[in-house]
Amino acid sequence: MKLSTRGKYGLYAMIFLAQHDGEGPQSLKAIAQVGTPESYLEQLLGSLRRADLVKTVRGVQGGYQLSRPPADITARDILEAMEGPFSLSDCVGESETPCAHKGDCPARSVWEYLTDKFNSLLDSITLEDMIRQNLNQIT
Amino acid sequence: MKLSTRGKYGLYAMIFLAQHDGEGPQSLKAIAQVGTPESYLEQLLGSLRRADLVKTVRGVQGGYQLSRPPADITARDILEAMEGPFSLSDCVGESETPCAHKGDCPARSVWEYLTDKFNSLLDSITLEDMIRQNLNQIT
DNA sequence: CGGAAACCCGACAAAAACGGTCGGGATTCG
DNA sequence: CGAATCCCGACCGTTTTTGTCGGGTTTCCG
Repeated sequence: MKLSTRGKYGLYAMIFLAQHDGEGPQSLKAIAQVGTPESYLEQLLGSLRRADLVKTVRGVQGGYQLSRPPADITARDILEAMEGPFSLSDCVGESETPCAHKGDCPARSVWEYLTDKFNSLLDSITLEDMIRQNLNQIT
Repeated sequence: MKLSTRGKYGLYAMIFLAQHDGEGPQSLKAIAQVGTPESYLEQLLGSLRRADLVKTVRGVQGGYQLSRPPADITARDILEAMEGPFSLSDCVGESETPCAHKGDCPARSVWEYLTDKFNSLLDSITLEDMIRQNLNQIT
């Protein structure tokens, strides 16, 4: 029960961009220094762009940069962009395909409860928190 | 970002067993009524048994039952038994295979923080809570 | 203008994980 | 003994993951 490398690499990339926020566009090559296959990373940055988390400058001296301040980007923004919406069971959330048991499904409320709590948790962490390393201060 | 059917089916099965706790062993066939392929469920119950969450009685009239009271079994017990330990990145937890960046990895503390919080969340829900449907009361 | 530095995009592919099925074995009860 | 039941490992098709690759587009700069 873990997330895929997409989430991991995506977060690395975003942290890198946050650390270099305001320094102009960062090239794919530069971002890949944090240890991601370059041609794979390119795809992932595409997802981040489509999720409107980064914007790009094409051409020479081009690259990627955050589309908003780090304080306005949450862990959930990033992870959902990379891995799709977080929901524990297909019984619940987006494309809700309910199970055999109808209303009387005790598991359902468990999924709802957990999904909800976990999303709040992810919402409560911003990119700025991450680069400031002050996660402990969050309650 | 969701868990697999193992987690889902496993939870169904455990809830079923909790609902019939004290009524003697429940056969595979009975448990499968909640909508799980029987031969698949058999495997899953094997995992639950090895995690010491259920015990079995073999032979005629045999079946599965909880090995402890529902109040002593948490969502984490069940989900970890079914899906392995929850950890967001392989940088962190059990078989820690650290990434390229050494100590200076800002992502690392994010994984640690999230993993920790989520585990606590899972720990806070017991099987008894689930069948009593009183998740809302948990704070 | 021409070329180099970049991003963009879709096709492809190997490998792993998922979701099951199956067959045969072991146990226990009556 | 034989039927009900759990136990276990092998197998297998599909989907997802994790990339790679080739070619296209945009932009800067001399």
